[in-house]
Amino acid sequence: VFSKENSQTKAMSAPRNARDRVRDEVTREILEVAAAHLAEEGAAALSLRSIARDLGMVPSALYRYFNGRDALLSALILRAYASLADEAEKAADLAAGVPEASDGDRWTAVPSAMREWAQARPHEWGLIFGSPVPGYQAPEDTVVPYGRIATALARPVADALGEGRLRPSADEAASPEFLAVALAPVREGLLPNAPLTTVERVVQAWCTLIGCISLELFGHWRNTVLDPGLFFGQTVARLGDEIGLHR
Amino acid sequence: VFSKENSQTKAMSAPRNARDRVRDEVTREILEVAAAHLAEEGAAALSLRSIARDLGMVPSALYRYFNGRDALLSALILRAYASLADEAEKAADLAAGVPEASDGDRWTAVPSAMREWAQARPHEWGLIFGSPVPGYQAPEDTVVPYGRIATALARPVADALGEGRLRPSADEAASPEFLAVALAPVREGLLPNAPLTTVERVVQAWCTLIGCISLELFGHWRNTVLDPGLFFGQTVARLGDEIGLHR
DNA sequence: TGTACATCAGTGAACGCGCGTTCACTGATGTAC
DNA sequence: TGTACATCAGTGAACGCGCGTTCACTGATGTAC
Repeated sequence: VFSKENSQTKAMSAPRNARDRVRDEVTREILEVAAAHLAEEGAAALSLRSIARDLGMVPSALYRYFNGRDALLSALILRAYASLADEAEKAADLAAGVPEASDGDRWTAVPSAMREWAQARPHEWGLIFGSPVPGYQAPEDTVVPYGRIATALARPVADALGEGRLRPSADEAASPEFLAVALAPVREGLLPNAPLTTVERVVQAWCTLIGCISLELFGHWRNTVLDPGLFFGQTVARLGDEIGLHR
Repeated sequence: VFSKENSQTKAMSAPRNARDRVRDEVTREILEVAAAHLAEEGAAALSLRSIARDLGMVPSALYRYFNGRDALLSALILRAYASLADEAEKAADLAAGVPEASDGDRWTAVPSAMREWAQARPHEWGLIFGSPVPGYQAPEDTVVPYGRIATALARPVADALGEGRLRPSADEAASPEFLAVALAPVREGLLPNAPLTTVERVVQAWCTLIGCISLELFGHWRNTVLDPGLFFGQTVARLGDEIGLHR
């Protein structure tokens, strides 16, 4: 089960000879075609045969690259995570590099990037945040890219906090003690030394973001929110306010 | 395409003779078995043949009741909507009937009911709020139950507002004018005469709720939020605060 | 109340489909000496 | 540099599978007179 994946990752990391180089290229082509199918038909309709057809290969040839459909789908999930994480980090970096931007402006960057990414690839968003495809629950490897996204989002908050620019919240004591335990991983991983209410609000902002993007993407704004982009912007701005970032 | 569904709804509404009564019963049985399969295997794995097998019928017999797989799945989606809406309304009614409850307490009722409903039937939650099953986008009929859920959620807010108990928010002017247009349907439908910030906050609360429940349900709290129930409660309470409900 | 006909639930066989996966194979590319 | 062998990508045929859907049918239930 794992031998192919091992050789695959090995080949991916250090292509030495022509054979290995061509293998990487074909692997990439397969993933690209698969992603295209995913984008058009969704995960359920993904089939090895149709991918092989599009590549001008015979179905069984794909088994040189992936141990069957499950492995391919897992690779696609990982690819989606990595792509979103890249986009989030890029946006965070870019925002951090603008000296005249306020903390509030910087806060906006990652959510907007996430929304745009999602709109460009709704099915990949669904792969990450939609109902899990039965049998293909997220592999352990998604922990790292998931953390990258969260880190990128929290970065403006962490920076503002570290540099003493975070507006103290009025209700420091509003979070019960035991919440600290429940949110310890986030505090330690993303916002060291932050007040508990800040941690809490950031995680809540995460919920709001994911909910907002998903609701829009999955068609729930019909007859409800007439201008999704406007509403999203307003929501993100307010979240930044509530966290205590200066406009 | 629609003849069967017509006869179905007709029979459902007014069963006259024994034949019609038995038809309703079988229809219900089919839906129940289908829902059970859905709960165990997910929407993708739903098959007419396996449902028929469980019912001791021959696959083609199902066509007396539903025009094929698509129609069955649509019925299941509607059923899920209706069930969630029922639950939400029940919770709202119950909360409204407790005289000593605060507005904040009442506000908590529907979100908690939704979360419990979702946890009992993750796949049905996914049918409503997860990635749309390709080809089975929500029928027009989902508008009504969707509205019922929203109404139930907003009810404590509308009541508090109507009875002058809503704490006025500090930032009345924080919402731009054009947001009023984008949120007009909600304001008119759920919160007539409410300040725009209230409408805005309620819709945001909706995002947060859906996001929070989905993230928990779809397995994204691993290594992040160690006590999902606690966090959910805290989040809902804070949302009520921010809307301006008294504890 | 009894008969003649219409309606309709459910049967059983059959259709064609696309799927994932296996296997022995061919021929090209790489490696060791 | 040249030969002998190992590695590996891709072929082509075949497997068995469960699926949705159709169709002509049987027999029971309901309806009209």
